[in-house]
Amino acid sequence: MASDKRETTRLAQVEKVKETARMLLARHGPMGLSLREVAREMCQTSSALYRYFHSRDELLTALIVDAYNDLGATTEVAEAKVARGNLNERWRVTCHTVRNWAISHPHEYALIFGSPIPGYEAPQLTVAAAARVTGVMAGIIRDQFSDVTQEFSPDPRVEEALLFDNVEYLMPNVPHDVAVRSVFAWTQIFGFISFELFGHLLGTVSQTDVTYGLLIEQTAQTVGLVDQFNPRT
Amino acid sequence: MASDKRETTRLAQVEKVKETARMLLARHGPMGLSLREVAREMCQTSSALYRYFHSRDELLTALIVDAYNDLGATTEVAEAKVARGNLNERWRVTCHTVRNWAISHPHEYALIFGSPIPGYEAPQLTVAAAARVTGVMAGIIRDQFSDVTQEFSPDPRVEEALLFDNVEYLMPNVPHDVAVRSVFAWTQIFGFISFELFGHLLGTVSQTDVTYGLLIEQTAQTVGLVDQFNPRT
DNA sequence: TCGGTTAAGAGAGCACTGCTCTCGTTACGT
DNA sequence: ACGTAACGAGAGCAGTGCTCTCTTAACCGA
Repeated sequence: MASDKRETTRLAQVEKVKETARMLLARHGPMGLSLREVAREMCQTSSALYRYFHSRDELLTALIVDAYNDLGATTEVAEAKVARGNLNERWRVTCHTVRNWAISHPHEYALIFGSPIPGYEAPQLTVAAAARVTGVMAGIIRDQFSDVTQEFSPDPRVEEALLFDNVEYLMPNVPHDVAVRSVFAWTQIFGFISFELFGHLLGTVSQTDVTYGLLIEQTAQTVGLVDQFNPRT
Repeated sequence: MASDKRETTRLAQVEKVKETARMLLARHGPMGLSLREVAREMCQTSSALYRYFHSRDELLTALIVDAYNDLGATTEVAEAKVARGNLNERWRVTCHTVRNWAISHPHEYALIFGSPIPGYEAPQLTVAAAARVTGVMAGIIRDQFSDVTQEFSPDPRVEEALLFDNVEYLMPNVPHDVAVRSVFAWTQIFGFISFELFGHLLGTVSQTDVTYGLLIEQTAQTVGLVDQFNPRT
């Protein structure tokens, strides 16, 4: 069962479809992505593509998952190159990698972090892929508090704000107020990148590179990474 | 020239088209907005609509401008009701109004702050309308420093980050580091709202109301509004 | 090596879209 | 009261997503 050769050629074809789709995505944007044009580009009939994707939305969803994974993998390898102890540099590299990826893949970024385009479904599939970037960021913050076994005095409003299960899994030992501020830093970084890519910064910030550098510093403080080299070890 | 009756009936018709389009926008999203369906809903032919909008994108652009203005006007009136001296409350009300508008107009919010959907043009038309919310926020920060005539010692990187002309116009007397941090707060607020509306917060933050309240407090600090009542007056 | 199964692709076709064009008709302004 | 000009209908073109049928080719087990 699960014959070998047929499966591999099929996967290759699926990949080929996605690749041409990605190319046309960069050319016309998510709105203009046409299954017929993809087929035309591959010198095939549109109906042939339906052997691999049940609908246009399913193809788009696949592209979304791929984009999440690409961003996640890129960030993971970039962050892994930094010495574990240098938390500040790990944070800096992570944030810069995310933005650089966004700038070099604007349409795929828009596909992920823009308005949810298909009928607002398929969250389950994308969740695992989407969690990878978040995981890298959370890892840095987690390491900052790995050796701390303090019990922090809880602020009731902070406790109310979080979904506990996930926080305990993603950020054990991290004080909950830091965890909440991490969410803030998270939305801040992607908010800035989105504003930049979507043109909302146009009349306001010109040197976005410099500004983003300052933003990273602030988020590092927000998140608890105070000094250049981890002062807690 | 510019005959009266014809102009008014025309404007009324334009408004009617936009209204039905807004209705269908809420039903099917920006992607699914069909000119023919709008016409069908109005018991007219699709070709008739081309008397009022040269293309589907032009209709979408009009909806974008309207959305900007609606959000701007809503925020303006809400903020205007707060006593001028209570800067913290003005900030709080403004931020809450923006989020409430976003939640009650999700599709229009996505139209504005999601990925730029039409061929990524028409920025000029939308700029004025888009500046209204920004203006309210900037006004609060401006008032915080209105009576201060200090000259602040400039950080060279901060100076490099800003587009000076606009800052001097939007935030005179405001220290430039505060201005930069205001941009951060700005992107943070809309980043959070976007993440919430677009579903990126789903596995992480459950009580978004509470979390957003904490976020507002932090942005107020970020922006220089330290105490409950303006301590500088 | 051969036959059977099954996946791949072509092609026609349906309902829909944005948009253009032509052609009556109506209603407004002079 | 009349001529002009805006309006709307209808047909039509090229394109879309998607379904269906039918043919071809390739693989797999014997």
